[in-house]
Amino acid sequence: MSICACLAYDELALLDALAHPVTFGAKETLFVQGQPAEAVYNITGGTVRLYKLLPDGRRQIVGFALPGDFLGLAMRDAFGFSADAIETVTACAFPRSAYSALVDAKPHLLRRLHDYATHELTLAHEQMLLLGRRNAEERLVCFLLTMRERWTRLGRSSATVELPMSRQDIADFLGLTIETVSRTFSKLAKSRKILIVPDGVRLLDIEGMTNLAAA
Amino acid sequence: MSICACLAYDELALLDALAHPVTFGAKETLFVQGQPAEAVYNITGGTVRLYKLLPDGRRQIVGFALPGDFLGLAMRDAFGFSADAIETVTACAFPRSAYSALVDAKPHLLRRLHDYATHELTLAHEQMLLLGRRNAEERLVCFLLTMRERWTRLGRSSATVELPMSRQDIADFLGLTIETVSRTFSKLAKSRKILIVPDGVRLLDIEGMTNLAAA
DNA sequence: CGCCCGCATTGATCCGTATCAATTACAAAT
DNA sequence: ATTTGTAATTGATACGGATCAATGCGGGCG
Repeated sequence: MSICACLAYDELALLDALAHPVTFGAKETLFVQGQPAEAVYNITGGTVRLYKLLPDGRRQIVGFALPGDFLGLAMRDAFGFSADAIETVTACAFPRSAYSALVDAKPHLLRRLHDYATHELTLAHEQMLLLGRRNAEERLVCFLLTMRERWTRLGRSSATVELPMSRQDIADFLGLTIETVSRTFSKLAKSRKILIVPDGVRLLDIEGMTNLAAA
Repeated sequence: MSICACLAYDELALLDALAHPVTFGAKETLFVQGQPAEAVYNITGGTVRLYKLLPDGRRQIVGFALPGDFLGLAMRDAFGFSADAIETVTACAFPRSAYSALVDAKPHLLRRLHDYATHELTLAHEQMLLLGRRNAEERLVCFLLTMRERWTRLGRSSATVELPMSRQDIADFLGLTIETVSRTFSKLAKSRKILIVPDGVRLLDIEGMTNLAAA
């Protein structure tokens, strides 16, 4: 799904000319919901959490952005969610005006972005099913399998799934509390489906977990 | 958000040439999840429910499509969800190949479609927040206010909100059971926030409901 | 080395929604 | 008019996950 993969060399050069590299330290904010969207980001390193807040403090994480992911496509004027770095994050920032002009000038880049947005929408539908109809164990298993696939696609180890985000982040992504997430991790570990390791888990019974996720 | 609003007359004519009108009776299926996506639809009348199923029968409705809405954008090859008509539905169907060619030929139509997809993604994020973090009453109130706004935007009466879908459909959209939805309707009626009428509700305390939805 | 301090785990109890079970309300069919 | 079928409402109870509370664990720092 990489946007850049479809671009010719001269177009890549154009993109490079527009982009400027940025770095955010752990817990630093990339942007907050409602703020005018002045840039689009392509993550090149680290993990970002994307979330919406209710006035009373309830939080829903709508996604985690990993290297290769785009941020800031899904808004016209203002950001629809907040984003902050979980670990140190590097990214390419494109000023919105330049980005917009480039997109208008390069239809097949737009086509690529549209396909990307469409893919995101499909993932969002899957997450609605998870949040509306799955129980705690199914939610966590789906999450772990999805993260495994994403890291694999990025060429990282697949034996152990890295989890740079906190338990609280996972809870807010899955619509659960931190205690329920912790208990469910323990339950999966006790039934030998996973092994909890520092900063991640090792999946011991992928078939069993896949069945759980499907059913 | 109508796609067609941005098209010049000659382009509208092009679209017309590609489209053929179709009708679906109540409860008829437009397409099912996994089936190869051979067409794109623009709804012109009636209401469609879009949903995903788990193997054990649990259902999550990911959206209701009203007149003006597009279906079939969010997939490359196969439909990512199923769709069926709630009441009699009329639509324009575009063969996928012709649609694809037109999009490639008309960049600003593509731009429009991309904006539409992006808007859908924003709605999906809002729905994640609802499913992950809101209680039953908040969910129903949000739903009613959203439906009110959508009908209003379509130029229909705003005093009474039409609800063509069943209680079960509403439950499966909000991640609740039919009993909880029914009880919550009764609760809102008892507290004089709504008046339940045949095939819809009248909103009596929009301010109070808006506060509930915000908090 | 030992003391925090934030995060994670585990336990006990509570509560909101699910589940199970009638009952009611219509509308269509006979 | 009576039957039948489907959707909605209402009530009683159960249960999964939330909440409240305590303990454990590891890392940084004095």
